[in-house]
Amino acid sequence: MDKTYTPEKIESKWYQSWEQQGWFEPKGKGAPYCIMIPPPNVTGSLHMGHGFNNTVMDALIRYQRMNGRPTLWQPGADHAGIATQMVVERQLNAEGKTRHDLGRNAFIDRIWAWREESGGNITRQLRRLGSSLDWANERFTMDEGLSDAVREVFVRLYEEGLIYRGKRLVNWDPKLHTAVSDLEVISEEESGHMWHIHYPLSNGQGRLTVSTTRPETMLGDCALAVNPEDERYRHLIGELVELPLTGRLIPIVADEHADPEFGTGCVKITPAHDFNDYTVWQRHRDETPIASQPHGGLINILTVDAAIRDNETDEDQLIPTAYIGMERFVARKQIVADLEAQGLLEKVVDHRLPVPRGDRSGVVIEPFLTDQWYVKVGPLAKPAIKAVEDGRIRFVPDNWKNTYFDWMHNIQDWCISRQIWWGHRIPAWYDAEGNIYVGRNEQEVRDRHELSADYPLQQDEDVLDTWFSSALWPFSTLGWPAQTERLEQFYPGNVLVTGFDIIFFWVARMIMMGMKFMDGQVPFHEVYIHGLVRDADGNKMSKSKGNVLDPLDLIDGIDLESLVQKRTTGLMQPELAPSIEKSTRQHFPDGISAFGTDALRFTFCSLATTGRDIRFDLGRIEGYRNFCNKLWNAARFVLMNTEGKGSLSLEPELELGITDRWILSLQQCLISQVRESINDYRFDQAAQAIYEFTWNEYCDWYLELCKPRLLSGDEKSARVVRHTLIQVLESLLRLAHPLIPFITEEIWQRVAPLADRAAPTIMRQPYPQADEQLIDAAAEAETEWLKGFILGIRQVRGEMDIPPARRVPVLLNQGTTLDRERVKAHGESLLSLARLESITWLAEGVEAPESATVLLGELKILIPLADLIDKAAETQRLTRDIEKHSIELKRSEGKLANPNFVERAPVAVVEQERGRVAKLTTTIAELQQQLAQLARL
RNA sequence: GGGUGCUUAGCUCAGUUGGGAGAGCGUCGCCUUUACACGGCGAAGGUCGGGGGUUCGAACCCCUCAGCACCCA
Repeated sequence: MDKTYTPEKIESKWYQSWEQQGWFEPKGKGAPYCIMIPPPNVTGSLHMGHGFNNTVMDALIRYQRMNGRPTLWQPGADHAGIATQMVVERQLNAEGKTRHDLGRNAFIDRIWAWREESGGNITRQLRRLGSSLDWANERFTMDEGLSDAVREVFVRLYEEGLIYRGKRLVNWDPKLHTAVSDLEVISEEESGHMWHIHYPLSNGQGRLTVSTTRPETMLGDCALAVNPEDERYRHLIGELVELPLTGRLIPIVADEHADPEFGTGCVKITPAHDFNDYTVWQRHRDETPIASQPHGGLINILTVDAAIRDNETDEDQLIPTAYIGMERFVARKQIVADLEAQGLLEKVVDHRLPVPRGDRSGVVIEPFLTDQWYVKVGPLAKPAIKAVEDGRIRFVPDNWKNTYFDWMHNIQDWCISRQIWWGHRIPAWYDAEGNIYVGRNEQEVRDRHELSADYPLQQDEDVLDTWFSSALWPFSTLGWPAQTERLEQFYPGNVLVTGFDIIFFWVARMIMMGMKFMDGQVPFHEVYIHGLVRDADGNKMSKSKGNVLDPLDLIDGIDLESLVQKRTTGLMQPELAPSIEKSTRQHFPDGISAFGTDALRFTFCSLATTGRDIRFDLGRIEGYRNFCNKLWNAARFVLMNTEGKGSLSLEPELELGITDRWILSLQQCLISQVRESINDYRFDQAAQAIYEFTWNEYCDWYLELCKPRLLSGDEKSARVVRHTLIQVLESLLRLAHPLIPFITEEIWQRVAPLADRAAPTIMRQPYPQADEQLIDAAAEAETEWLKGFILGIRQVRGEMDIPPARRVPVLLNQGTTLDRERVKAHGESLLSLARLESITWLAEGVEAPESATVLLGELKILIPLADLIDKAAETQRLTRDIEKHSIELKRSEGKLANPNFVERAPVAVVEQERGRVAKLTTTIAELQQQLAQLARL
C-alpha cells in the first residue's frame, strides 16, 4: 500500500467494477427495501444539496443491502419543462434564432438532442459520488412509459371531474409566456413606491384619493373600494367617480378588503390584474354599476408581454390610445407623469412591498386572465392528510408534519398547464365548436365520441407542469399503469429522502397521487427531511450569488482560476461577475484541493444533524480526508504485521489478552450504536462513532498497545494480536462501508482474505452485528486503568515539556494488590506507551525522592525530578490541581449539606455525590502531602 | 399579521428520560517515537442569548424579552 491515501487511484476503478458486476441490482429474498431518487433536472448538474441527499440515500441503501434485503434505489431524471426549454432557447438566441423559427417539432427534437448531451452529466456525477443506483432501470419523465402514466392519470382525473379547464387569474410570466403555479413564484420585499392619486367625484363635489403601488393598472379599474366601517368615506358609497385618463365612470363600493389603516384607506379595484381585487370583484360583480362596466368590470389591459394592449373592434376607446403598446413599467412612468400634469397626483411615498418574481425567469409575475387546466386538489388532499395523521406516513423529524398539514389544509387548486413546448402535451382535443375531448390519444377520442376520421380536431397546445409527472414518480417508474412485478415488489417505497423545500412541490403531491392511483396505498412510509446545504457564511447556494460548489470539485479539486471561470460564466446577470470573482478569490485563495469522494461523503454524513441549515466549510472536509488517511495508514500497519505471518485464526492454544478483549468489547458497542444511528437517520452520530472508535481507540490505543507485543518475541501473544488486529479492522471496514464505500472496498480486498472472508466485494457482505458474548466489562475496566496510568505520566511529561526521546524512570508507592498485578501484567505496555525507562516499587520505609506525582486511585506514581523536572513548575502544577479539586469538593459538600437534596434526590444520585466527596477528599490530601514534601526538600 | 426553528468554546456544531457540558477545526507548548506531519503527546478556552419561574437540582421543562433565519398570508 502507498504511504499516503490517494482517493483518485481507487475510486473510479471500484465504481466501474461494482456496476459491471451488477451489484447495484435488487437481489435476494426477504423484505424489499426501496428508495426513489428525487429526480434531478435532466439538463442541470448536481449541486451540494444533491450530493448530500444522495450520500444519505446511498448510505441507507448500502446498509440495507448489506443487511441482505432485496434493495432498489430507483434512478432517473425529470424533464424540467421550463428550465430546460430556457436553456435551449438561450442556445438558439445565441445563434440569432427563436424557437418559433424552428417550429414546435424541430424545437423539441433539439431539446432531445440537448438532453442526450447533458443528461450524462448528472449520471456521471452520481456515479462519482458512489451512488449504488439500479442503472439498468433508469427512468426519465418524458420516456414513453412515464408519458403513458401521465396521460392515464390525466384522463382518469378528468373523467372523475378532478381536472377541469377554466378562465382564471394565473401567475403569468411575461418573459416565458406561460402560467406558473403559486409555488413557482417567489415573493420578496423590494423597494417601491406608493402613489396617491385623486379620482374626481362625478358630481363635481370633490374627489377621492386612492393609494396604489401599481398606478399603470388603473386603466383596468372597475371600482373604488372603501371599508364599510370607515366613517370618512361611508357617505360616498354608491357614488361614481371619474377614472382619470379615461373618463370612464366607476362606482365606489363598500368592501372589507379596503384597510382603513393602509394608505388613504381607499383602494382601486382592478380585478383582471390583482388577485385580491379579483375576489372583491367576485363579491360585487352582480351589482349593476359594476356589471354594466365593459366586460362586466373584468377588464384586461395587458398583452402576454405585459404591455398595454390595443382595443378590440367592439371596445371603442376602452384603452386610451396614448398608452397602447407601452411596456408595463414604461406605461407606469407615463401614466404617473400624465396624472401629475393634470394635478391628480397628490404625492409619491417610498414603500417596501412584496414583489412576485418567477423563480426561473426572475421577472415580475403578472396576474393575468387566461384559460388554464387545473387539478381540483381538495378531494385528493383528504386521504393524504389522513395518511400522515394516522401514522401510515411518518415525517422524520416529526415536526415537519405540521408544515405539511398547514399547506394541505389550505391547499389551492393546482394550475397544471404551461404555455411551453417541452413537456407532456395535454391530452385534450378541441373542435371548431369549442367542444373539449379528453382521451389517451386522438384515436381513442374519435372512437369514444364517434367522430369520423376527417372531423377536424386540434390538440391543446399546452403541456403539463413538470411536477405533474414527478408526482407519479413512485409508481410510474415501476411500470404503472401496467401491473408489473417490480411494482408489486417495490411499491410502497420505504423512505423518501429530501430537503424541506420541496415538501409542497413534490412530497405532498406524490402522496396524493400515490394514494389515488395505488388503491389508497401510500407511496412511502417515512419521509426523512434533511437540511439544506449552505455556504460557509450560511447563505443559500445559488448560481447568481456565485457561491455554488460542484461536489466534483471537492472530490477532484480545482484551481482558483478554473473555479472563478466556472462561477462567472453563463450567468443570468453577467454584471454580477466581478463581485462573484472577488468573493471567490477571497474564500478560496488556493482553489480547492482534492479530497476524494469518501471524505466528501463522510463530511455530508457528519453534517446530517436534525438542523435545517447545513453550513459547509472546507475545514470539515479536510478533517475527514485526514480521517481517511488515518484509516488507510492503520490498515497499512495491520497489513505490514499480518501479511505473510502465517495463520491468523484464533487457535485453541491461544487466548485473548485483556486489551484484545477490550477493543473487541468496544467494537460491539460501536456496532450497536452505528446500527441504531442509521435506523434513526442520525448519520452524524454514526459517523462520529466510527471516527471516534477508529481514531481514538483503535489507532491511538490498540495499535500502540500492539507494538510492544509484536516485538516482544512472545509468539503466542503476537499471534493473538495479529488475529485481533485483522478481525477488528475487517469488521470496522464493513461497518463503515455505507458511508465511505471506496476506501473500505479497497482495503477490505486486502484484509478480507486474512480474515478468511475473501469475496468479490464488500458491498454484499453482511453488515456487522454486535456479539453480546464479546462485551467484557472487566477488560474495559482494566484497560481504563492502563490508560489512566499512561495518561497521568503523559500529562506530567507534557506539562514539563519532556521530549518523547527522553525516557523517564518511575517509582510506585502504595497501591493495592490489584495495582501490583496490573503493573506486572502490563509492564511492557507502560514502558512503551508512557516512554518509561523503568518501573520500580518503592521499598517499605524508604523515603521517596523529590518527584512529580500522579494519583491513580490508591496508587501513587512518582516521577523523580532529577534533572527532568523544574521544582517550581511541579509546585505550580500541584497547586493548580488542588485548587481545581477543591472547587469541586466545595460544590459537592454544599449539595450534601442541603437536607432537601439528601431527602428528595434519588438514592443513587446522593450516593454518587458522597462517593465524589470521599474521593476528592483523599485526592486533595494526597496532593497536599505531596506539595508539602516538595516544599520541605 | 400567522407559523416554525435557532442562539452552547475563537469558528462550525453535538448534547438521550432534568443528576458535574463534549467533538471537529483553529490556538498554544513539546516532538521527524519505524502505520500515518493528511501525524504523535500535552494544554488553554464556556455566566449554555438576557430575565423570571417550576424543582433538592435546569443547557434541557414553563413564562417573558431580545436577536437571527425560514415558511405562509
